[in-house]
Amino acid sequence: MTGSSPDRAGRATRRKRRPSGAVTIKEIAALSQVSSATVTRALQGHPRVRPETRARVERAAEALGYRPNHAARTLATGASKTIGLLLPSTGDRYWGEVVEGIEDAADDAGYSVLLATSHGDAARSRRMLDLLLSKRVDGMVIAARREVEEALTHAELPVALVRVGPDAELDDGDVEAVRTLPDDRLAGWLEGRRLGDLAPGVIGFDDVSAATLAVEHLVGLGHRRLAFVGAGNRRSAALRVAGFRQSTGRAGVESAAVVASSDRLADSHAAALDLLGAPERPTGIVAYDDMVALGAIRAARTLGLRVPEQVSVVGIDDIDVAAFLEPPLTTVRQPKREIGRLAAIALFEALGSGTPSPGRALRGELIVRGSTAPPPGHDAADEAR
Amino acid sequence: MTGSSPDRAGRATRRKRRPSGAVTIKEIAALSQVSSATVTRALQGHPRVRPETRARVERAAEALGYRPNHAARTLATGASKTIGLLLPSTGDRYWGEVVEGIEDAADDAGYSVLLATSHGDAARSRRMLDLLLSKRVDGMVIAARREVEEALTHAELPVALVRVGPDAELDDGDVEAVRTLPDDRLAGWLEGRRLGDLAPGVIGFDDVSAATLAVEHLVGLGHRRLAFVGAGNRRSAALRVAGFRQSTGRAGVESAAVVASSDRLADSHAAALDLLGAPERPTGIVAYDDMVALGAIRAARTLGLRVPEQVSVVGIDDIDVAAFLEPPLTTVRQPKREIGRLAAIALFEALGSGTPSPGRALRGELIVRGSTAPPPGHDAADEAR
DNA sequence: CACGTCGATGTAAACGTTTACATGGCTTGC
DNA sequence: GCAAGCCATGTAAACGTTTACATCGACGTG
Repeated sequence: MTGSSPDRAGRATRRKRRPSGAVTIKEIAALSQVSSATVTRALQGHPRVRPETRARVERAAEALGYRPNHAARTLATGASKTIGLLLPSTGDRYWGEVVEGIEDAADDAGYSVLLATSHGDAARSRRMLDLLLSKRVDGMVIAARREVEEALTHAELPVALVRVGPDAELDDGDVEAVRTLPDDRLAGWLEGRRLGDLAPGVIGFDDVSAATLAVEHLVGLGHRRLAFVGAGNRRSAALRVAGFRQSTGRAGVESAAVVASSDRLADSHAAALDLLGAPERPTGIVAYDDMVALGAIRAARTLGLRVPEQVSVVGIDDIDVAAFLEPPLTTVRQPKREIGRLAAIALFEALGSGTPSPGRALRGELIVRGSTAPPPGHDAADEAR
Repeated sequence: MTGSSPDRAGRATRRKRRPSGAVTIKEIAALSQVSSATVTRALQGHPRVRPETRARVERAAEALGYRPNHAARTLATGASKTIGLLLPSTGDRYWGEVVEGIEDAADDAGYSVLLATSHGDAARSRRMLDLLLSKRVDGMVIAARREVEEALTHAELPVALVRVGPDAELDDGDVEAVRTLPDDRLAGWLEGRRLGDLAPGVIGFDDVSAATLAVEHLVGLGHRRLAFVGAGNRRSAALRVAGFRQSTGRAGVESAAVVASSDRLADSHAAALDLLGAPERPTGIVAYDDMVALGAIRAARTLGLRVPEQVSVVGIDDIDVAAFLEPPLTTVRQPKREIGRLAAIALFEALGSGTPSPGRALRGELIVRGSTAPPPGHDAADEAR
């Protein structure tokens, strides 16, 4: 205040632009007596910078508390180091873990994750896609065929497709067709499906082998009459039914009923009631997933049948409480976190090389707990031969 | 090729910069015969643009498939329209739903969500914080005291703090202290804690009233001997214990045992075994959360006690399978999605007004299912008086 | 010793927006 | 009929980086 002329003061307030307040490379440049270009080079680890200069710049950056402005960098380089995630939801037990896997892999690769959920709504899904593209994500991991195709055609953006659990696809399943397909055409149908699942950039769960694992476990215990209780008309359901039919056929199991139901517990409960109330009831049930398995167990109880002594039940998924249920649930674990990781890794490979990496269907792992046992009247010695 | 001179060809290839390939406002400007400034104004809905001009611009933008470059906008305006989310994890059943609530609210407000998980690791947490700041998020929703304080002191950034379930705070609980606190000092302790929970920008679950709801439900059914089975030395556990003690005291319930345990199922199972094996066993148990409740139910079964006929159990949380357990679990629901929504809304209010909005502790909702009933030998008529 | 080379650094343009200020043309009030 | 003012639009700077190209000195070679 003391000696400043009115003119000076007037000019000083005539700031052109709102200042962001953050430290920029110019300030580092000034403090360390180099140009801003050298600051960039020093901080980026460019080889042709004198070690002594680099040290000086780094010290200045540290002292000023410099934090690079990522928006500016994105603008200059064209790469945002951010990937988009477009999923039906993030809150349920399926996607949450997948998200974690993706986020982990992204972090390892130096990328951030921008989140968007579609809630299964096509319009919202398109809006979110636009938003992510607008934010200039370098690539995307998404989870629904429609959206993929749009992303791939409208934008030239690397994409990985992740396919897990019941939400993966809402309506392109074909459960009824698979249920009634003649045995001799089953293998062909499966072959065609598998190829689709292994398209480049598609990482998913191997639904077919999951059902197979469940069947083989029950057959190994001595069961000879099995049934599958399904849920919804989803692609994953169709594949599990196909796996069930194929493996029961291979094992020569007497009769293999397949009961479709919606994914509501009440519905699967009712379906299982029908199934278990029949005179020639199955001794083993493969459920579409753990929730359906819960419905089946409850149905058995309703009918006064004990699990696993009279009826064995295998789920698919391994939800977090599976081990704590009564009885603890035997199930085929979906490696959700791993699927997320691999999807992200596939994306980063595509980002690096420009060509999408091959798809993979990850096999589940059978986890034997307390809901399965040899069928009633089965002598363990029979099994040994 | 036909008529171009070598010079021309040479010059043509001398592109200065990698082209991003995307449509920019300049191209729209050219097509619609206006300047780029007018394009911006037209697209932003600026009032002083002739409707006819606006229409022309919009048509051009549409025709070219324009998608604004968000990085450039962020650089120019200083606002990224993105918020950061820093949570311990996103995959478990607690945080997943909270994330959904946050994402919903963010979408409504026109913001995107950048995801980061700390896995409870302080170093990673700091790194993620730096990353989010570097990406110039406009604000953050975070979930752990340490990180908040850092964010608030180092950066001048609006922050909302969300506090839910067991992961909210790892180690600043004080269960043992609350367990042994003299009755007359309980109210004072609670008062102090509550104030902290209601600090500006803090949205959380009302642990105290959740325990109270559970106790009142059991007392209402006629129970006179209650116990609390806790898990871990967490802040939330301490608060629930305090709520339990306060409400049992108020109801004049005979003896109110409090058993602490870790959060592992085996541990809570063991603790409940001790409790229920004693001669003067409680007839009603309030569990720290639904998983602990599961452990308690299993313990009762182990001892040959039937739930709810001989022992009632109330959980807290309402996990997704709670309704499908055997018996269906009576519990106090945590409004996780709502907590997420409100946290995000609090953040946006702070972003708008500059002052953080007041904190809130959301009350849970008692959901009565099958794991609670009047105590053995209790006549329903007794209750009526 | 002159010349080409290479290594370290500086200069300035470019990325795609937004926005303060400038500039005309048209209305309006006298 | 003319000045004042407003309205629609244009001009150009600014946001904070990166990077192609220029520069400048030191060094080795013939």
